[in-house]
Amino acid sequence: MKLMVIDGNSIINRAFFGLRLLSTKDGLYTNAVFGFLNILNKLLGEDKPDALCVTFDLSAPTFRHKKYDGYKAQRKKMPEELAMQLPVMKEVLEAMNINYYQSEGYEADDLIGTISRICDSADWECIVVTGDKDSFQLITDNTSVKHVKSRMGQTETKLYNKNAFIEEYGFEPPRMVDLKALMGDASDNIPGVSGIGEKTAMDLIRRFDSVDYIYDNIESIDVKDSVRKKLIAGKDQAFMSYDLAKIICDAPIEFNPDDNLIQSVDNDKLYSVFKRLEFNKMIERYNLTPPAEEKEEEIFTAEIVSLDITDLETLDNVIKELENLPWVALDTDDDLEYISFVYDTKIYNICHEKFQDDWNEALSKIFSSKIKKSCHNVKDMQHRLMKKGLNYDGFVFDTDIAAYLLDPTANTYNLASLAEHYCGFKMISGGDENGQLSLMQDVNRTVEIMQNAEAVCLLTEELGEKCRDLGMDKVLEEIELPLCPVLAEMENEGILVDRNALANFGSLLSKGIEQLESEIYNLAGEEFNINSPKQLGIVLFEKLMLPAPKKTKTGYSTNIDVLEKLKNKHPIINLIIEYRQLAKLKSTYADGLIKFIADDGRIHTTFQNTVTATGRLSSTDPNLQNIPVRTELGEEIRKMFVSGPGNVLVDADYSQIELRLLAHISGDKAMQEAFLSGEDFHRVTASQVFGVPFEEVTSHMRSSAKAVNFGIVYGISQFSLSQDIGVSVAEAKEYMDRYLSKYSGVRQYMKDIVAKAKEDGYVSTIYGRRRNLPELKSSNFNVRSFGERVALNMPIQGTAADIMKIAMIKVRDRLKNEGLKAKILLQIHDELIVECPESEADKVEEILCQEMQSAADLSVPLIAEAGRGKSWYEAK
DNA sequence: GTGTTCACG
DNA sequence: ACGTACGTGAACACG
Repeated sequence: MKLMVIDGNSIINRAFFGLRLLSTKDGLYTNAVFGFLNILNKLLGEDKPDALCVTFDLSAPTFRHKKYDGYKAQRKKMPEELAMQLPVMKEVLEAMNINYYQSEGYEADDLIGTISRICDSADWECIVVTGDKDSFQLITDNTSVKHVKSRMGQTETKLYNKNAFIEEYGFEPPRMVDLKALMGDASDNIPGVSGIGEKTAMDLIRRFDSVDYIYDNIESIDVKDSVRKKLIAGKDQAFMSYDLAKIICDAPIEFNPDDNLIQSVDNDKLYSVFKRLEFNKMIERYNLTPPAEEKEEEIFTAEIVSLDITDLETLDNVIKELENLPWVALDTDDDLEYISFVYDTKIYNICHEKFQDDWNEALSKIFSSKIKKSCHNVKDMQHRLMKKGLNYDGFVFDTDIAAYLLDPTANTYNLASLAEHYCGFKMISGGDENGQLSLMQDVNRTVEIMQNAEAVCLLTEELGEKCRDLGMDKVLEEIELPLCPVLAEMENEGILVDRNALANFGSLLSKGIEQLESEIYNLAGEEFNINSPKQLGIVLFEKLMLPAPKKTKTGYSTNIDVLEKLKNKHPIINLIIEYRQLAKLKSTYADGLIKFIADDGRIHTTFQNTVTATGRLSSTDPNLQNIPVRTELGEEIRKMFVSGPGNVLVDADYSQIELRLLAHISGDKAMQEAFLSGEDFHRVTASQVFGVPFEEVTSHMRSSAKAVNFGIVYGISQFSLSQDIGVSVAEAKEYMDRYLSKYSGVRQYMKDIVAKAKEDGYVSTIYGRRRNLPELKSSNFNVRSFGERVALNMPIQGTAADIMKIAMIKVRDRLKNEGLKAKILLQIHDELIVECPESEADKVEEILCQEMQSAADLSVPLIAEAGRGKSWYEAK
C-alpha cells in the first residue's frame, strides 16, 4: 500500500508564485488553490497512491527551536494574497474528503517526518511531496520524496528514492542534515559554517560522511588548512545548524495510514465551494453536479404567473400594458418563433406554434411597439430583428454589456453564471457556451426562453443598480446601448471584397513560398517544416551553429527580433524572414479571408463589444482590425477591399488621439501648446528631447521621439525603450528624463494616477468606464508593475475608445437624418470606413470629420482626416 | 488546449 | 535580483 503526503505550505507556495493572480468578482484570490489542485491532479495521475493526506504549518515562525531564539524570525511573511487562500484551501480539501494535519508548534516538515516513520513501521510505502529539498533526509527504503518545481509556468516533478538520491548526491539520505549543517540554507535561516558553500560541503560529506566524524577527527582529516580553519571557527554554528536542519520524526500526532485511503469527493460541498471560487472548469473535471435539492427547486418563484398569448387581440392589450412599464426583460430564440417577456412576477409567452393569427403581424406589432426592452446581448437581438425586417429600437438595457462594464476583465458573461452570481438564481441544467439553455428533450423550448427572460429580468434590476452606484449608467445608456444598432448595421452591411484579386494574390504568394522553401532547404541541407519554431530552432542554432540570443519556455526563440540580429550571420535568415511574411499573408489573409466571403460577395465581420479590458471593440470571424498596412506587400491586401459599383469608400481617422488625450488628461501645458501650434507633434517632441531647433530635427530623431511618445502612453520602462529604438539603456533613460522634465505635467500625471489607482483599486475613463486593478496590491513585482502600466494606459486608451464610439453614434445618426445612402462598414480603433455613392462623398467626408472632431470637447484640438477611393488602399 | 509568431491600433 | 510597453485575433505546431 502506498501513501502520499503533501507538504501543503510548500506546494501552495509554489502554486501561488507560479500563477498570475486570479481573483473572483468578489476579490477573493484563487490562484494558489487553483494551482494546488492542478499539481494534485498531476501527482495522483503519476503515482496512483492508495492513500493521501496534506500537512500544514499552523503558525510561522514556530517554537520548535526555542533555544535558538530569533530563528526564522526574519523569514519573509507570507503575502496577504496567499494567506487568505489557506482557509479556502482547507475547505476544498475537506470537500474532497482529503485529511490534513497541522499541529501547534510543529512545522509541516515535522508532521511529514512523523507520518513517514509511522508508515515505515506499518509497512506502508510513503511518498513525500514537497518543493523543498529539506525533506530528502527522510528518504529510506520505504520513503521516497517527490520534488515539485515550477519551471516557466510548467510544473515538473522528480521522484527521489534511495538509489536516485545517492546517485545524485553521492551519500546516504540522512546525511542531508549534515550537509545543511555545513553549508546552511539561506531560505530557512540556517547559518551553516561561514565560508563553507555547497561545493565544499558536498565534498566533505562525500568523503567523511558526517559532521560528527569531521569534528572528531578535525586535526587529522585531509582538507586544506583554510577549510580546517573555517570548520574550527564554525563548530558551534555547525552543530546548531544540524539541530535546525534535522526534521522531527516523533511529533505527538494521531496518525493511521488506513484513515487516509482515497475516497470520492463530496459532490455538494465541492460544487458549492468551486462555484464560489468560480472554478467552472474544475466542476467539469470532477463531474460535479448541482446539489440535489437545488435541482428539484421550482424554476420560478411561486408567485410568478405565466401567460400564453395566442391571438392578436390579447396581444394588443398586453402590448399596451407592457408599454407603460419602465422596462421589460426579453428573450427569443434565433428564428423568432418563441418570445418571452418578463416583468416583476409576470411572464408573457408568445409562441409561433400556438399563435392562431398571423405570426408576422404579431412580430411586427411587438417590435414596432413602444415597449422598452432589456435583453442579454442587444446587438445580436437587433441583428436577428434586422434580418426579419423588423424594427430594432427601444432597447434600454443589456445584461451582457452591464456585466462587462462592471468587470471588463472577466472571461465570459454567460447568462446562467451571471444570474447565479448576482441574483442567486440557479438556472436548470447548464446551458451552451453562451449560458443560454440548449435544447433539451424534457424541457420544451418555451420554458428555456422563459427562463432566460426571467434571468434577464432579475439581472436588469441588480446590474442596473450596480451600474448606477458606480456611475456607469451614462456609459451604458449614452455610449454602449446606442452603439449596438450601429454595430449590428455594420455587421449586416459587410464590406465588398474582390474575390478574384484575392485568389490571384494567393497563388502569387504560393509561387514565392515554394521558391523560398527550396532555397531554404538547400541552405539548411535538409527539408524541415519552416513553420515549426521548434524545427527551425534546431536547424538554425544546432545545425548551422548560429548564436541563440533568446529562449522561450519551450526552446529557442525564433521571432523577428532574433532573426534581425542574425541577419548578417547567414544568408538563410533573410529567406526565412521573407518566407514568414509570405506565409502569414497567404494563410491569414489571402486564404483566410476568402473563406469569409458571403454569397453577397461581402465579408461580414463580428464586432465584439464585451471583450477588451479598456473598452475598445474587437473584430472576429474574420478580424478586420488587423489587415496589413506596414509593408508594401501587405498593403496589397487593402487593394482588395473595394466599394460597390458607383460607390466609393471614405476613410477617416483621428490624428494622434491618444497623445492628445494624454495632453488633455495630464493637463500638461507644454504638451497642450505643442498640439495647439498645429505642428508635427513627434517633431516638436524631438526638438525638445534632443534640444535642437525644430528645423534641425532629423528623421532619426523624430522616429526616436515617436517611440518615446508611444512608450509614455503604454507606461514605459527604460529597458524596453532602449530595445525599441536601439540605444543603450542609459541613453533611453536620458531621453525619458528630458521628456518628463520638459513635460512635467505628464510626470505628475503618471505619479498621481498610479497613487489614485492604488487607493481606489480601479482606474476610469473620463466618461466613467472602469477597470479594476487587483494587480496593484500584489506582492509580486512583475504583477504589480503590470498593474501600474495599466493604470497609466487604460484611461487614455479607454477614453479614446469612448470618444470613437460616441463619434460612430453621431456619424450614423447624421447619415441617416440627412437621408444619405452612406453606411459605416468598419471601425479600426481610430479609423472609420464608410461606403457611399460617389455623389455623396463630399458630404460624407464633411460629416465624418465634423462628427469625429466634435465627439469630445478637449483642451486640445481633436483632429480627424479623411480620404476616399475605390479601395481601402486608395482611401487611406 | 497551449505556446509561438505576427498582423493591426 | 528580477524582467521588461498597452490592447487585440488567427494560424500553425505540438502534446
